[in-house]
Amino acid sequence: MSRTTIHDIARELKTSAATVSRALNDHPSISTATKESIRKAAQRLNYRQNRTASSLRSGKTFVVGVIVPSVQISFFGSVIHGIEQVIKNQGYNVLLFQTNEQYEDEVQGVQTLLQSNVDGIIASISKETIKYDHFLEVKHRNIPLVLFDRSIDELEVPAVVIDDYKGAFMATEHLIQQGYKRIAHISGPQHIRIFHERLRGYVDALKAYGHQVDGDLITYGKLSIDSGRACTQHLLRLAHPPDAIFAVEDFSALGALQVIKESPWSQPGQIGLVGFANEAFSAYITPSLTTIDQQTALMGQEAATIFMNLRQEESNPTGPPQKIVLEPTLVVRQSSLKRQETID
Amino acid sequence: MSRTTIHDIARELKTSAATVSRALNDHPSISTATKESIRKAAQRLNYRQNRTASSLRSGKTFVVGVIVPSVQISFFGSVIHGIEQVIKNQGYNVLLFQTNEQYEDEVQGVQTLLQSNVDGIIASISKETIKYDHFLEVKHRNIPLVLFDRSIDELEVPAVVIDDYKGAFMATEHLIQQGYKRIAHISGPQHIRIFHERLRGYVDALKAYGHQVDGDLITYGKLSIDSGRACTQHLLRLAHPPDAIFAVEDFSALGALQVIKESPWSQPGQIGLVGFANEAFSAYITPSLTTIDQQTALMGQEAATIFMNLRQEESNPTGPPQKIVLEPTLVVRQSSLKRQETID
DNA sequence: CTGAAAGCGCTTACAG
DNA sequence: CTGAAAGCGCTTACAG
Repeated sequence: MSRTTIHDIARELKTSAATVSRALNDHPSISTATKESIRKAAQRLNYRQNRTASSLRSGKTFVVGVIVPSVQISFFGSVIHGIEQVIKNQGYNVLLFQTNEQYEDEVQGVQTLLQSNVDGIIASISKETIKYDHFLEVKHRNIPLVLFDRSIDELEVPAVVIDDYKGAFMATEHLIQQGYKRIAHISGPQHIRIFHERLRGYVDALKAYGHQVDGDLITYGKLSIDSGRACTQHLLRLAHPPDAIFAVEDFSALGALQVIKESPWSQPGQIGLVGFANEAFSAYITPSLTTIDQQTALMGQEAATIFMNLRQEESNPTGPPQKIVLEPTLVVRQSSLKRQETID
Repeated sequence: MSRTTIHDIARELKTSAATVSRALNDHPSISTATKESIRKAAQRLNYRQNRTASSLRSGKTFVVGVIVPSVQISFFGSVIHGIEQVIKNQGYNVLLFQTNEQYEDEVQGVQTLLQSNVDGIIASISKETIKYDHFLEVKHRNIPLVLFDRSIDELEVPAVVIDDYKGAFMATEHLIQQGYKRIAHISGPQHIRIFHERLRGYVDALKAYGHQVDGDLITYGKLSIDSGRACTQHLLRLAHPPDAIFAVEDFSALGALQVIKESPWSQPGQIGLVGFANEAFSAYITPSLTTIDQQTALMGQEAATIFMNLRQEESNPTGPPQKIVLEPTLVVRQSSLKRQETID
C-alpha cells in the first residue's frame, strides 16, 4: 500500500532512478522510446511524483503564498481567482493565508510561508499593519514579493494597483456633475497608500470644480459596514450636513446607505452615494450602488505575471521595482443619481 | 546569505544536529538548559525550520488541501474561514484549490494535493462532478478526506452538512404560512445530494399542508443568477404561474428577484421569494432576501475538527464514517412577506 | 543517451 | 541526556 517511487519504476524496467526522473521530467537527453516506456510504467503503477522530495532537492516548491485580509471580501476572492488562473498553467499552486486584518496574523503568515519555502509571495497588507519587518525579511531572502492594491511604497517591491487618485477623482466629479453641493468623504486608514490617494482625489476634484473643501465633511473610518454607519451618523448630525457621500470602499458605502435609508429626513435620491471596489453585493442592493471598478481579475493576473517574471531574474535588481497601475472605471448605478427636486 | 540550518546551530554550539532538532521540537529528553541555549542561538542566527525537509522525513506536511468550487461564493469563503480558525492553532495551513465547478479542475486539484502530500483534504464537490474516482484514490491512500455541504454518500467518507431537507421544508412551510397558494421551486443538479434533499423538503412541506404538488412548478437550474433568471422567466410565462418561489440557493433567488422586479405584472410583495444559503448579499438586496442560514463558520470548524480526529486514527475504520448534520435556520426578511391584497 | 553517487535539511530509531 | 548514522524521494552535476 505504500506509494510508488521512481525506484519502483526503475526496478520494473531495469533502468536507473536517474533515468526515470529525467524521463518523467521530459529531459531532452532521454530517448523518446525510453520516455514512452517509463511513462507507461508510471501510469501502470499509479505513480505520483512526491513534490516534497522534489522541492527539497531542487529548491523549488511550485507554491505561491497568497496573503490577504479575508477571502470573504469579494475583491480579494476575485483577485485570488485571477492569480490562480495565471499560475495554474505554470504548475504553481496557492498556499492561502488570511490575516483577518490583524498585524500578528500577517507576521505569522509570512513566517509560515517562509518555512514552507514558497517560491514567492503575493500579498495585500492588513489595515492594522504599520511595521514591515516581516516583508523586509522576505525581500532580503530574495523571495519574489509582489503587493497588490494595498501596497507599501517604502518596501520598494513590485506592485499592482489601480489609479486610486483618479478613481476617487472620478467618483467625486460624478457627484459634482449630478449637482450635489456638499459632498462628504468617508476615508480609511491613512498609512495605507491607496486610502490616502483616494482622499487626495476627492479633495482635488472638489478644488478642480471650485467647491470648498470642508474638513468637517471628511471622516476617517475603518473599512466596514459598522464603521460606515458610524461615520454617516456623524455626518448627518452635523449642523450643516452633506447632500452626498463618497465612501472609500463599498462596505463603508453600504453602512452609509443603511443609515440613509433608516433616517426619515434623508432618503436615497436626496443624498447621493458612491462607493469604491464594485463588491459582489454592490449591483444588487437598493438603490444599486454607484462605485469604482478595480479590474480585480486583471489585478490578480498582473500580479501573478510579475511573479512569473521575477522568478527567473534571481536577485539582480534591475532598476526600480515594477509598478503596474490599472485604470479605474466609474460604474454608474442608482445611488448617485440626483432626484428632481421639483416634487417638493 | 544562504539560510541557516540546524547544522549551523550545532556547529555554533558544538553539539549535534540531532540535539538541535530535538531541542527545537521540544523533545522531552533534552535538558532545559540545552534547549534554552539552542533556542537562543536559533533566534540569533535567524533560523527558520525548513518545512519541506521536515515533511519529507517525517511524512507530515501540516498542510490541509481545501477544494471548493470558488472562493467568490461567500458561502465557501466563510467555510474556509472556519476551517482555518481550527487548523491554524494546530500549526496547519490551507493549500487552496478552486474548481470553478469543473470536473477536470477538480481531478487536477486532487492530483496536485496528493503530490503535495497534504495531510488531509476537505472538499465540497463541483456541480459538474458525476464520477468520483479521484476522491476514491484519496480514500484508498488513507489520506483523511472530509466533505462538506455538497457531499457524496456513496464515497462513504465523513461529512458535515446541514439538514437540507429540513431547511427546505422550513422555507416552503414559511411561504405556505404567509398565504401563498402556488409555490414553485427552482431546484439544482439532482446528482448532488443536498439539492435533491431540498427538493424533497419542498415536496413534503406542500403535502404536509395539503397543497398540490405540481410538476410544472418545479424547474431545474444551474445554481447561478442567470439560471435563476431563466427558470423564473419560464415560471412566469406558465398559463397558471406561481405566486411564490423557493429557490435552491441564493444566486438563483437573486436571478429570480431580478426578473420579478423587471416584470410589470409581478412586483415583489405579490410574488413571495425564499432562497437558501444566506449569502453575503442576501441581507442587502431589495427586498432583502428571506433565506436559510447554514452556519457556515461552524460547518468549517466541524469539518476541520473531524480532520483533526481522523488524522490520529490512521486507517482503522471504526464503524461508518462520521456524519455531522447541522441545524438550518430560517432568516425571515422582506422578500417572503405577503402584501395585503386589499389595496387593489 | 544512461548510470552511480552525492546531497537537499531534516527526523528518529539505535546505541551509549 | 546526547550523538552517529541512516534515510525520506527526489534531482543533477559528473562521468562515460
